[in-house]
Amino acid sequence: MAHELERKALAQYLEDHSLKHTKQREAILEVFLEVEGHITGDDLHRRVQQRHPGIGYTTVYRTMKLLCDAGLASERHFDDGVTRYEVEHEHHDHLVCVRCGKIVEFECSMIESAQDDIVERYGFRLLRHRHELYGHCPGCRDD
Amino acid sequence: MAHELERKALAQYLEDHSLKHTKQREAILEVFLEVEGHITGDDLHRRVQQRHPGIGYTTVYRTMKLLCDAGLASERHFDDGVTRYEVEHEHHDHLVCVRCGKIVEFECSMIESAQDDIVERYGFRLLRHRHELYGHCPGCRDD
DNA sequence: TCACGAAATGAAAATGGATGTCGTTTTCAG
DNA sequence: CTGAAAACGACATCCATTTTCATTTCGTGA
Repeated sequence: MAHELERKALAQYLEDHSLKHTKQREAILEVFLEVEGHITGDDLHRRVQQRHPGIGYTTVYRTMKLLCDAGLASERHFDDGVTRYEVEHEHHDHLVCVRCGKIVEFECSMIESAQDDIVERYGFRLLRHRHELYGHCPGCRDD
Repeated sequence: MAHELERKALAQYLEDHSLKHTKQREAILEVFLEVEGHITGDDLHRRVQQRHPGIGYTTVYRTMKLLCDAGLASERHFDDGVTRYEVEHEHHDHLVCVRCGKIVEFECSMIESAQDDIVERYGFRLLRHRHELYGHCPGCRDD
């Protein structure tokens, strides 16, 4: 059984918050971790169903919210308005191909520090940000 | 009657695309231009109603889509998932206060050029981007 | 100016992702 | 083992936006 670390993290989180360890949560975590990249609640539900018929989408949504709270997943909202989930890891931003839908992650410390300057200039206190570049990926550009 | 330039632009666009010049479109444009900042379809519809009862929200949504196509407005999607419209002008990004909802626009050429580097590094062709900083504004921060 | 076809309108219904409700089932501490 | 709390799943509901469609309006060209 893979993903021992994450399973432990979930178990820990559940215990710390007096929440219950159910097969559904276990199953959803497992399926979610096998997904590479970003997945919508609906797609995730479909995948979960394949292996564990009977798990409803309500539970999938609830569980994903839980995994986000537990720091194992995070929610992303791209331009189509549909919520997508990704495995939580180092901070990064996204490059999205508007043709094929491919999503590439990037990270840029120069931008991060420039952001800090901006925030300071306006007197804001930064909580989080969102930076997405939309275009055509190498395979889709036609020039 | 204000906003002559924009009215002309709309008229031009309609003519170029064999679309019709209606009172509703005129009215919605007028009300939209008077709004400072970012407005949701719903709010805009409410405002339009005050001055021009009878204009349905369907028409407001359709017209805003049209104004976007005509380059007079642009759509923005912040984290709450609701579409907001703003008057189209120089490129800029946003600083959003998650407490009071205030939205401040900013512009940063350093970030823009850093973006270009990233895009090039991954072989993408950049079409547009979205860069939002979420936090607390000077009036809302509690430290 | 008129008339006609194309386009636009608006009311209502549909959509679709996400969340709330509620009766039933499961978990787990004592 | 038992009971209360939590979670489940089916379904209903929400709500912004879109679609549908019958009716009205626009504007070209006769």
